Amino acid sequence: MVTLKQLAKELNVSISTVSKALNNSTEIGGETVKRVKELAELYNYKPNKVALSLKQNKTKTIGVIIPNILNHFLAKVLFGIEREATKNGYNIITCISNESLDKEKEGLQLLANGSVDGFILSMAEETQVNNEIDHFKRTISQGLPIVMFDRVAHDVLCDKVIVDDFESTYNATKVLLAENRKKIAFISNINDLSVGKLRERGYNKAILETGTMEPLVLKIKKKDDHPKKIKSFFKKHKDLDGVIAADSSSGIIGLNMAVSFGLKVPKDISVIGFASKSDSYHTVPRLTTIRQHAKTIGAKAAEMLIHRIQNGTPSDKVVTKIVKTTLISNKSTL
Amino acid sequence: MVTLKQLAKELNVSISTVSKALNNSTEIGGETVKRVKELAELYNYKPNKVALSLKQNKTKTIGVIIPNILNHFLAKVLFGIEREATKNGYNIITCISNESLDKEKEGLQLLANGSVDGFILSMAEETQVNNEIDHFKRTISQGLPIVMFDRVAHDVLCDKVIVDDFESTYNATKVLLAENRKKIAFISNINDLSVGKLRERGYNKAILETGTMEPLVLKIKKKDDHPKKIKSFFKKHKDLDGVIAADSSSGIIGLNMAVSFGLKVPKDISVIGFASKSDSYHTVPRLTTIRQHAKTIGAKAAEMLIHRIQNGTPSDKVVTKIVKTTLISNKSTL
DNA sequence: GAATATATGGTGACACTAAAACAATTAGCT
DNA sequence: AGCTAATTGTTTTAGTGTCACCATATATTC
Repeated sequence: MVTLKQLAKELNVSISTVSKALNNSTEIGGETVKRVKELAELYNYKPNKVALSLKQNKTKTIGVIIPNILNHFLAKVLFGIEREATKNGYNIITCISNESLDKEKEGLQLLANGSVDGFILSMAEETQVNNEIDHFKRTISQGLPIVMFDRVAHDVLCDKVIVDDFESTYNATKVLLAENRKKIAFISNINDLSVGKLRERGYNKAILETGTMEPLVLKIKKKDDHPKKIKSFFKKHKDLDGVIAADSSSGIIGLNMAVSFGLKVPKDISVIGFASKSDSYHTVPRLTTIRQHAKTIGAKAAEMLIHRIQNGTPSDKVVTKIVKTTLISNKSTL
Repeated sequence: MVTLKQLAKELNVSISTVSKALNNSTEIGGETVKRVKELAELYNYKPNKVALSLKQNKTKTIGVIIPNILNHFLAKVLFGIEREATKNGYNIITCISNESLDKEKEGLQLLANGSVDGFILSMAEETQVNNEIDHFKRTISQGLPIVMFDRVAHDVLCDKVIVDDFESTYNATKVLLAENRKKIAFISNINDLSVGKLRERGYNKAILETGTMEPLVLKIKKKDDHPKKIKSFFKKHKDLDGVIAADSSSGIIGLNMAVSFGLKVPKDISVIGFASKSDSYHTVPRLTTIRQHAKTIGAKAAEMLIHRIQNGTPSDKVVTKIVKTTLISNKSTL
């Protein structure tokens, strides 16, 4: 790692001459610029990022706090964030809260010391359950902007990117009703999350609007044996002819379980689930899915944060962007 | 963000007094220490990370370059890296190469300017296909250590963490042979990768050792319609009674496809695939899997890198750690 | 009164750049 | 020609936040 100082010494000029020459300042003579650039090239000089950050008081780095990177949706959002960030010359530092409030706080604390220019995050489950939001407010009041996505706290004044959770399940349920399905269940593995609750409500509304049907909901807890729960649910409700799944695993397992029970999909039963394209390949026939456009969400969040960082938008002027889901009809619905 | 200077001004003492007081130096009087600490607490003072990095010439940050974050295995390794890094007070900056050589180079370049103390990476597919390794060598010679995992370049002198790819498929194939399977296929979606080739060789060896059987390999390309390819493969080989899958998607799709063809698993056909626990839930019956212990791989890689950073191990003294796979027998084998 | 604690302050260095200062050359004008 | 004014090329200075190192000042002890 060569520094300006070393170059300057070797060239017998001052440090700032080297600096200016490399920054194409017109103040420096053509001959000198050439000499400097040649030597810099030779030594593969790169301005030290840390020194620049210190001087300019910005790091060109975004802190991302994600509850769980093994969740395909969240990973995809991260992908979107990374891409947009890179496009704008930003790096991302990732903390994984692992759904824990303490780890989330810790990550926030640890990076709010000059390491990053702002945060993009989705709340940990524990944070949502306890409805703890002080640490977010504190960070914002320290001057570090936050953009929340998907699992957001409405009481925190910051930019947000969310999904039309309520409408998406409402509409999906309507689709199954239009297929003349008579017993439609809602299966969820994410009922402690804000988004999970919204999705359930969308389903409920559509069901109750029929005036004749009753909601039928299976809530699966994290520690449950997922396939086992779904299996016994199917056994209990043999006349099930429709499933709305709030998460990709419930959708995939649900569909595969139906097939293994000898049901014909979509003749005997239709299944719709939140899932990505690659997830939809994991069932035969392919799962009809509600796509959340995770990459778009990530890109949008990054875009909003970077915009705020660079424009110094006042912290009380916040925006909430809704990225609409799309229903992709595959082979698990009529 | 309060600085030492601001605290010093408010307390009417010098900057170094504040610094020392906060660092519990014995040189400073008890009363002063108390006053300083109280004010620091009040303002939630945190030493500026950037300034510290500059001074100490180390960032306590690891650069991670990952080909694809949507790959469950790679995401899990990242999880392991993050956890181990955090445990040791390191942050991680993530770059996603998206299997592209150029992006990999770019990420390496972009962070090799003082942003990180070292790298953990898995090679992009394009990098492996073109066998380009100069950029790694250059980074190492710049004094930044690299630890490679999974997809490694044996010609680069650096620490490595790999899996016993060859043995794992060899052994898995042996398991199916022991079940007296007569027509065992190998399905792979990763044949351009070093690990994919090793896995195929392990299978080949076991098959050829029978003296009677011939290898039967289905190679799927990235752009192919994955389920379609597998479907026509099954149609062509109706007498298939065993499958070894080199990647999780091939395993899951393969098993589900067999079920949809009316085959009884594992009575008529056995399937073994590289997959994680959560992946194995995506089939009915549950997929017998080769587990790669991704988190362990990540943790080990981080541990090795941090050790090297902190101990300044000479760059020609490198270690390769093999994390052995485990065969988890579920319901898709006898 | 000298030696020794005890407490605090000042300086420099990390790598970098913006701004100001300073030479040295050139141009313009009487 | 001889002066100032402008231009050009370069260096100096300052400042980003932090801490190790060395210096200084005061109080205490014998």
